Amino acid sequence: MSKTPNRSRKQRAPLDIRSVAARANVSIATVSRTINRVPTVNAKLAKRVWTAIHELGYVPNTQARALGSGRSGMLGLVVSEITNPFFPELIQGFEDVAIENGFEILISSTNYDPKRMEVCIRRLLERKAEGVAIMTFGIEQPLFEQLAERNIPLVFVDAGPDRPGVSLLKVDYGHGIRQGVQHLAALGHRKIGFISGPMRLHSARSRSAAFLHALKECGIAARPEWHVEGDHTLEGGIKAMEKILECASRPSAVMCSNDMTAIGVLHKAFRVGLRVPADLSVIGYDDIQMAKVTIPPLTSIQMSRVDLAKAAVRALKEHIVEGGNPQREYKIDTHLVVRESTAYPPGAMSDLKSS
Amino acid sequence: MSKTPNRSRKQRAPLDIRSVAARANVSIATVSRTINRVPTVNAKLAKRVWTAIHELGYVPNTQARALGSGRSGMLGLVVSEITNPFFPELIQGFEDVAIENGFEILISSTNYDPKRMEVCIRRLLERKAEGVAIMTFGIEQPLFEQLAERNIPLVFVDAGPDRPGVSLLKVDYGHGIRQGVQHLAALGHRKIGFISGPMRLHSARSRSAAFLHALKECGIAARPEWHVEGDHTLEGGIKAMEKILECASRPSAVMCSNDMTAIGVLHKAFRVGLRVPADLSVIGYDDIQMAKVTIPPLTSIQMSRVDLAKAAVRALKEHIVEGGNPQREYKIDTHLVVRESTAYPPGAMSDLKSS
DNA sequence: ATCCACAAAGAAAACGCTTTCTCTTGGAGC
DNA sequence: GCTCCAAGAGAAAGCGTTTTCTTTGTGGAT
Repeated sequence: MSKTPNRSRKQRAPLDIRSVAARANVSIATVSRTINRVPTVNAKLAKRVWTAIHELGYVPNTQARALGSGRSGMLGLVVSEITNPFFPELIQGFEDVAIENGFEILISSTNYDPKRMEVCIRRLLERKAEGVAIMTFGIEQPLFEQLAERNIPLVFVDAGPDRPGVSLLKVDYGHGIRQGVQHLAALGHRKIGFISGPMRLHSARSRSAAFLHALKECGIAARPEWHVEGDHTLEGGIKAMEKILECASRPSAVMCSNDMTAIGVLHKAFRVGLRVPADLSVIGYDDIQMAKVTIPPLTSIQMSRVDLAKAAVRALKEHIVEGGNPQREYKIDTHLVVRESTAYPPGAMSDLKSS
Repeated sequence: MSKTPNRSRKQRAPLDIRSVAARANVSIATVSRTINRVPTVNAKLAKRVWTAIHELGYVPNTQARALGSGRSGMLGLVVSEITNPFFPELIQGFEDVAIENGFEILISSTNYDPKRMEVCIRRLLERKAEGVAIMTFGIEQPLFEQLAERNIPLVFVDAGPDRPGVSLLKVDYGHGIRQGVQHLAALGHRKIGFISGPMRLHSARSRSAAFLHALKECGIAARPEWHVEGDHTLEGGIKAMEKILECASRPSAVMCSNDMTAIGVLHKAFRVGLRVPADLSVIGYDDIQMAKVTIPPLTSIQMSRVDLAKAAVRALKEHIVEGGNPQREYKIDTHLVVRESTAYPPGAMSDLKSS
């Protein structure tokens, strides 16, 4: 090992704002103002600056910009699991909306792992995110106290710490789920199972509760052995379905807390030779893209990723630019999308089935 | 609108390295050295510094760090489409490996859109990414010249500009695809269709060529009308399958350039009442998680996301830390994973089918 | 005991911008 | 023709680090 420092400053021409200034024969202040479209710069000078910028191929340094201005221009987005298709769809929407509003995004996937989550939060802090959307659907909020304490605008889904500057995206699980249960009830189902998400997730508890509530509304008795906990993954769906199949008396329909679970259920049903929807009706939740092409196409409850993304960015932006700590709530609604994984229960008037 | 500037510096205590220094009664240089684990700091002082850091809840500012050190510590990852499950899986792997190696990642999804791609590149430039992995599988390379010109270490899949500092991940499409074709041939298929990806993608062309080559090796004639171009999406798979179904004579097996396409094919087959694998065998490519649970589970050619991610980060890191411009190549291999979407062609010895 | 080399800590100079402050101009008003 | 003011451009002071350069102190060799 030589003593040479392994870092070589100025490996090439500096290509900074100074070189642009020199070439355009103006001060660096003018270059900065031009780039930031400050209206007071003379049009002629501005043109000269832009020319210089293009000729030199100059690109401003974001880090320096952030440092100088005190604004990072970044919004954090924390999701639970990037490999669950729901989230990439959400990320895409969030990114689009964020960019429209002049922000860039910083994605963090927690994988339901508290350790990873800590790393994520640290990263958001270190990078000075101006606002953070926590779309993990209810994972341990206390971890996010650090962000709240530092007065970073936050948006949670469903529930979050009750603090100024923390807004909420209230998802109306009730509506979609009621529609789902009513749909099943209308078809004649009285034996309806439910596979929840991990019960430590707020959203999973909400969905579960909404299901029970809807069941009662329809005058259908809940059967605890048909109400099993999943984990929002394919494998979780399969395992949960196995549990349900072990019951002496089986439900004629199963509602799932998300589509991945439902796809697992579809798979397990296929494995044991149960035909969907003839022998078993299945309803998913989220309405991911894949739901359109499962076999059979999945009846699912849609929660719009775009709405979620729009509301989140909007909430954050309001906090950031308007200042103040609104602590608002935004409603996100959900509704049933009927496809082909639901039908009359076995035996009941199956000959009436049309189309 | 008041004349008050909408930016308020120092809204709280500064909580910078200076306050830590003051509290620990050392200079800021010592704090910096402590944080960066420079071995020359006295253990006693270091402890004092750490205490101060924790008591204050100090978090260093990444932007300032990057500016001061000239190292951003960020690796760019450009993917084509975040909503295609292959990519989130890849991202996850890449992130894990990158973090292990002390880097953070900056994700950009291009959506096959040149305009977006330009934005992505600009962002990477502005944020001073120290290296970029371009995992778009062959989209227009010229766009990345900007990065290459600035001497940023680059990794491409399959093919990239022939320049110092640009490494390649050579995927051995041939092997997996040959296995796939041989598998079909062994089952007795002689009529094999192929749905490619968008032909402007290098990887799509390679897979297509590899398929044709393997066909020839097996002494099977290629039928142009069974060789149709898809776009690596679900809908693309459905449409491509429709085209194939229009053919007067239909293939008994279809190989797809990726799993999403294959899932589309499965769906279309279901729609028209073709049973897979009894009436039609289907092979996918990528072996995404979902392949395990399609109905039937999809025989697919696996290309390891983890291998890809590891090789990419390794290549980048070698460029960055070792300096020099290696221009290396890394082999990524692929192999067939047999599941249940492939079987004897219809009519041929179907009674021999075991298990 | 004196000097020197060396280790460890502090002072200060970057890093590449933004933004405040200051200065120069040119024109309106008298 | 002179003053005053506003507009536009430049100078310079940060922003929060890292890293070089200095300084200070310590132990060993002479």
